[in-house]
Amino acid sequence: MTVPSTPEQNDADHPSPRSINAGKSNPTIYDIARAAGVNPSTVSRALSNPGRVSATTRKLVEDAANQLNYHVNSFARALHTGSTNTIGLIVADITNPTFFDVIRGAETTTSGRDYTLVLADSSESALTELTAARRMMATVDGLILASPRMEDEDIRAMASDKPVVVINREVSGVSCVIPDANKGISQAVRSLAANGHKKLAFVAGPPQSWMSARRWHGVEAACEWSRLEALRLESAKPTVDGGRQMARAVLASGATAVLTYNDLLAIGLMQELQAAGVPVPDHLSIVGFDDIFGADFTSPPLTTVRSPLRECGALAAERMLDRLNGIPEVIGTIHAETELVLRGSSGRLLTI
Amino acid sequence: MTVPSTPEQNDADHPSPRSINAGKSNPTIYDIARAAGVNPSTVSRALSNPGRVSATTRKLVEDAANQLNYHVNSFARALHTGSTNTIGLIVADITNPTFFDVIRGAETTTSGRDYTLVLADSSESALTELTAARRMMATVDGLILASPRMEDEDIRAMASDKPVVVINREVSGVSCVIPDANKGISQAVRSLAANGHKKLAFVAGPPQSWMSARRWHGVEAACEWSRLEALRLESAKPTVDGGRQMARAVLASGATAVLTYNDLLAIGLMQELQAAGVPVPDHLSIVGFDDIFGADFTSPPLTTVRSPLRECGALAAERMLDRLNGIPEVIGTIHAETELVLRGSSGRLLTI
DNA sequence: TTGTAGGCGTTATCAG
DNA sequence: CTGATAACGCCTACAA
Repeated sequence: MTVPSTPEQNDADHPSPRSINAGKSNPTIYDIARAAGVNPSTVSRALSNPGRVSATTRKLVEDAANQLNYHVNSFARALHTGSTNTIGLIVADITNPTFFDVIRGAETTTSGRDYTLVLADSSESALTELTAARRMMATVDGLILASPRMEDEDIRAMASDKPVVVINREVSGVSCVIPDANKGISQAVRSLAANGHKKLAFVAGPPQSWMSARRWHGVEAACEWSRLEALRLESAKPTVDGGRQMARAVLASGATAVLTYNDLLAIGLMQELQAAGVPVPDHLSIVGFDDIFGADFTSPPLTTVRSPLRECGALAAERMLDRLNGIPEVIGTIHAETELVLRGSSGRLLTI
Repeated sequence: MTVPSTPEQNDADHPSPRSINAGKSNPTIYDIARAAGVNPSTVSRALSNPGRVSATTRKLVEDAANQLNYHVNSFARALHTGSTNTIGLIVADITNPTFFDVIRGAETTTSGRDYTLVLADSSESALTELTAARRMMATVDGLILASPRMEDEDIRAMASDKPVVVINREVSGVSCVIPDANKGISQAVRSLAANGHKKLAFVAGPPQSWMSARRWHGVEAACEWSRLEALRLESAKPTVDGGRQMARAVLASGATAVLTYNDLLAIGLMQELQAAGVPVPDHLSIVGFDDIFGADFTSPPLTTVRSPLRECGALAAERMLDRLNGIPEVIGTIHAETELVLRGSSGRLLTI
């Protein structure tokens, strides 16, 4: 009862009137002030603004703080300063492996700079997204939107309130980070052309997808350049299952090479084709997009255009943090480069 | 300089004195009070405690709030109430696909109950984890630890402060949610025995892993029951690469069936074996563990013991939220069942 | 049912 | 360099 042996013990010694900090509540700067024999405001300064206080009293305060196991109450701080060292990340679909890497990238750089990451998922719904975004805006210093589904207007509205960075979509007037599909697509198409292919099918993603449209344009351009015939096939869903369902259409199209909107489609397509006895890549070359986790688990492993998702997450977070730390905002789009990852699912066409 | 054309411009127009809410700061209950012609405290009640206020004034207040686009300042609220509607999730390695599902599960149930999820990663380091945990404890209502690396003591210490739920590990005195390997393992071993296998190799995970030890015990027990010989092989790393490196040892062991600590090992092992010309499952059956994303991308698709990671995340979050909402804590372990997912990588042994 | 007043823990301003 | 003191926005006895 007398000698405190562990720091966990509450030092309910002198049951002085008023703010008996004995309870379970955390120590405050007042407690430290009393312990160190200085004024609370001095404690605040010593702790958050060292340099504006004498070395001796600072030491005094710091010791007292450690001894009492003090931690700032960030709410109280936030109440006054308005900033929380927290940034929000909303992804369109937490179920989609594409976003895992984005999350990783963002988490790594935020935590590396001592910020906290708050995560939410919009389930591909503009409304859910808007709700989540609004809720977050209240508690967060800035917001990163990965493949947002809401209107440009809404995004700009949020951006006028707090820093916003958008990944995977271009919204004018807002900082954006997007993978630039062109380089990777050119490489893919050139590789295919070099292997004797003449006709390429692009399996598109969701009609509303900004990215899908963009990738198709890239394919068209690259094919024209390489003198390949390009045709576009519409998929029902950008999933493995959706890919399976495309097998017939792909076969019917007469194309000898396929580039898909994403890896999931490519994997499903390959599975179905192989089940039907079509050798890959001997009779049909398949190239995916993104290089998601598991893209190399297939046999043959999937050739794909790597989208630097992780880097995008990291870049977005960096832009965000830079801006929060006073570096003036750079409005506009950063392009992260894509590149072809040549694996086994594409190659020379064998004459049948 | 005169006409703002983009929303990014700061509207520092009339530097009017005092709380003219025209600035950029958010409306407060005072603003609403003024607009509705009532007292701020009434606004507070109307908004957070409807029922203790007349229906008419409540309507009045709500309308004013909507019109001003009011949102509570959760810091101010937290400062007073101590709770933030936020829960923290720390995963051992955000790079490991195993945790994706945990994150999903947790995110889904938290956001479904209007809580916010804060995410951090410990990079498999006890120290990093402790730091992250401490930082979070300050701002969060409760903490979920997925495969924590810190000492039991530390975990219990945090648990004595705020609600803590642990996933994938058992810590006495703390709520835990872990997949119960036994059922799935029994199913796997029985299936293997039924297919004529006599000798099973278990490829273990990291030596310190609580889970790896547990799984090995399950394997031993099940093999004894099914009269299979069980032997244990140590892997260097629980990754695809680590799996590749195990191919020789597996072959040398004389086992005809392999159960691995996780899917990554199984996939690597299978790749290497196939590259060496060993037919799977005809000469060797391979069974993984977890059923991570991509486990069915391989050919043959991987037979595996499914670990309900997503469910674990969800369960942990539910326990957490229940407890935060007054339902008394249930200390102890919840076991989520595992089950065998029979796919193509295991089967009858073909006589050579 | 509604208004008044004080406090939650920090930071920031202003004197000393 | 340090001490008082007023916000920050909300909640909650207590009083009307």
